[in-house]
Formats: sequence, C-alpha cells, structure tokens
Amino acid sequence: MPAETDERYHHGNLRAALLAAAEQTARESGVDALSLRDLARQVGVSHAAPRRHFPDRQSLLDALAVNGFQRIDTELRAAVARAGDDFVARLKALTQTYTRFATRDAALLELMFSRKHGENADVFLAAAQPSFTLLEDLLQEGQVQGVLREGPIDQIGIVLFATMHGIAAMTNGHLAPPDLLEGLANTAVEQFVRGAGRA
Amino acid sequence: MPAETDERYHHGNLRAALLAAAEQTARESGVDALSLRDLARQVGVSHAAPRRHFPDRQSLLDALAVNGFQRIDTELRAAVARAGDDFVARLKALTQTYTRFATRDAALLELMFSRKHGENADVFLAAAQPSFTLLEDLLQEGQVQGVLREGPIDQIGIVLFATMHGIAAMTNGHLAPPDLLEGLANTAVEQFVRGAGRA
DNA sequence: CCCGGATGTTGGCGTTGACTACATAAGTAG
DNA sequence: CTACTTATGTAGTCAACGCCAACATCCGGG
Repeated sequence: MPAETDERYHHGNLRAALLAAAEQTARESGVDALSLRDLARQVGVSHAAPRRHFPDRQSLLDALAVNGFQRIDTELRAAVARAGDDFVARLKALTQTYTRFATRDAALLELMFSRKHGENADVFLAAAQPSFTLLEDLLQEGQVQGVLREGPIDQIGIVLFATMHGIAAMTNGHLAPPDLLEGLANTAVEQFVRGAGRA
Repeated sequence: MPAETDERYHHGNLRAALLAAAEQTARESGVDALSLRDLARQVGVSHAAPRRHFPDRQSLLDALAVNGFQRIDTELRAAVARAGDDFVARLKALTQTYTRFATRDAALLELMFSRKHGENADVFLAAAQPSFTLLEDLLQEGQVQGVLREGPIDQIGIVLFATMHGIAAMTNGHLAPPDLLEGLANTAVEQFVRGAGRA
C-alpha cells in the first residue's frame, strides 16, 4: 500500500472524483455555481488538471447529465419492480419515483433537459432511451391486459413522460407548490389511465 | 426632434434597449451567452451602465423571464379568442400556441422555469398567474358545458399545464423530435378531455 | 438659477475558462 | 534494466466577465 500521503502526483481517479464533487456542488448550489477551478481545488489538483478529462466546462456538464439519466433509470426500474403486478400501481410507482428524483436533484434535471447540446443530442437521446423504453414496455403491458386501448405507444409514452417531467419542472420552478407534488403525480396517472383507457 | 447623433450622454431608454438586445441574443445564442458587458456594447453604452437598471446579471434574467410570461399570456389569450366557441378547439388552440411559443423561444422558456429565483419566487408566480387563470377559466367553461366532469380545477389545470410544458421542454432538450410537436400537443388534449371528461 | 437625484463613464479588482509549455508517472518493448 | 511513448497533472498566461467605487453629465423642481 503506497502510503496515501495525498501528495501523489497522479490522482488516480480524477474524472470520477470531479464528477462526484460536481454532483454534490450542483445539488447544493446549482449548476451555475460549478466552476472547473473550484472543483479542482475541492479535489486537490491544479486548476488545469480537469482539462485532461473534460476539454471544456460543457463536456463536464454533459457527463453529469448522462450520469443522471443512468441513475434515474436504475431507480425507475427498481421502483416498478417493487410495485407488484398491478398495472396502475406500477405506473404510479414510476411517476412518483420520477418526480421525486427530479425534485430532489433539481439541478441535475435541469442539466439533463438543457438544450445546450445540439452537438451531442444523440448521446443524450441514447442515455435517456432506456427509461423511455421502460415506460413504453409498461404501457404495452397495459394494452395487453386490456387496461389501455390500442394506439401509438411511442407518442402516448412521450405525452405521459412529458406530464411527469412538467410537474417536476413546475415544482422546481416554484410555479407549483411542492406539497402538491405527490397528489399531482397521482392525478396525472389516473387521468391518463382514463384518457388512454379502453373506451 | 433632437438630432439623433447617437452620442447623447443619456441613452434615454436603456432598460428597454437592454432587454430587447438580451432577448434577441438569448434567442440566437442561449442564455449562457448573455453578458452584461456585451449587451452594453450592443446598445452603445459603457460596460457599467446596465448596473443602474439591473443591479446584477440575475435581475436582468428575471426581468426577461417576467417579460416572457407577459408575452405568452397575450398570445394565449389571442389564440383562445380566435379559436371560436368550441371548448376542445379552444383548448387545442391554447396548447398549440403554448408549445409553439415555448419551442420558438426556447431560451426564454428555460429562464421562465428556471429555479434560480428562490428569492423572487412570488414575482414569478404573479407573472405566470394570468395564464394559469386563463387555463382554469377555460376548464371551468368545459365543466359548465358538461364536457368535463367536476373536480378540483386548480390541480387539473396544473397537470394539463405541466403536460404542455413538458412536451415543449422535451422537444427543446432534443428528447422528442420537433416534427412531432403538433401531434403530441393534440394527442395530449384529446387524452385529457377523455380522462377528465364526464364519466 | 442652482442643486440634487438619476443616469452614464472610467478605472480597477478578483475570478473564471481556455490555452500552452513543461513535469512526472506508468506502461511497454528491446 | 533501460529507453521510448503515452497518460496525466502542474505552472503560467490571457482575455472576458461580474461587480464595485469614484467621478461626470444631464435633467427637473425648489
């Protein structure tokens, strides 16, 4: 064991350390408060070290966002699995989990849905895809069980996803009271099930 | 007429000019590209002049957002009035107008729903209120006409607003293809009307 | 007429993102 | 073991920015 003097020339895990520090700082103080130089200080490296791992500030933010999509996908799948077999219960679990995540990590959400990545749009889409697929698979369950009417699952999925996301976004933007969050999410699901239900 | 030499000491309308320049720059290059110094240059004043009207950068962004709420409210009301008497048609007009505005002025929308105003949250809420009220009034029409079932209008309104907003946000974030925008908005309204319709 | 508040200017401080040149570590082939 | 190569971190610099304070100019009411 090479004597962790904290003075090794190479950090050994800088990229991950920077992302971790960034995530915490973002959660506490917002994305705008993220500074490459400050992160470098937090981690204990020189101000230009992050450049080896993130060519510019935006690319760090992008990595953060992609991480976010992966984390939320994990949480969503766990929640759906935990919710049992009932279709509506599963849908509510997904919605609640999403809105809760999105309000807990508001800064991260803002990053994930930021429009500052015309370039890497495909990377973001790929990162988000698993969760979209999860929702679409769930909706298909609903159709097979006869709870939902037939229809273009992808479009319906986007609309429902948009509703979840919008509820979270409005809450984060202080345009909807936080204590309504849970109720709104449930109302949304119930209306959706009636609206997309078999006639 | 006092010889517009463009060399008057006082600009005369700096605040409005700054906001106008900011709005255009934001639309073209995003909010992050907004710099007080650059705006000052665009308008032809010294780099510290904006400070007289906006104590700091955030307060300019706030003013921009409030302007946005006012503009969208105007557009929404015009669209609803223009849509005739049919409830669903009016609702669709509102939704289409909102999503179109929100995708055309994506940067502005990001500002309006940004969560960087824990302080002035009430100012933002007040700015957004008219449009919320517009939607709620419309929903009440629906209830009176018997198209919608009874229910808590405020909550239902937030959910529908969230759906509109979410569709716009996902489109702006490149997570939904732009050419679906119109179709998604209509699907959302149709499902909503079925979901919140009389049983 | 002048005086005070409103508005704009000049200069400057500290921080940041980005860039370049250099230093050190780690891996690999001879 | 050594020499070469690549990955990673350091040091120094630059232009731009936000914010601040001191000064200049304008304008309207006493």
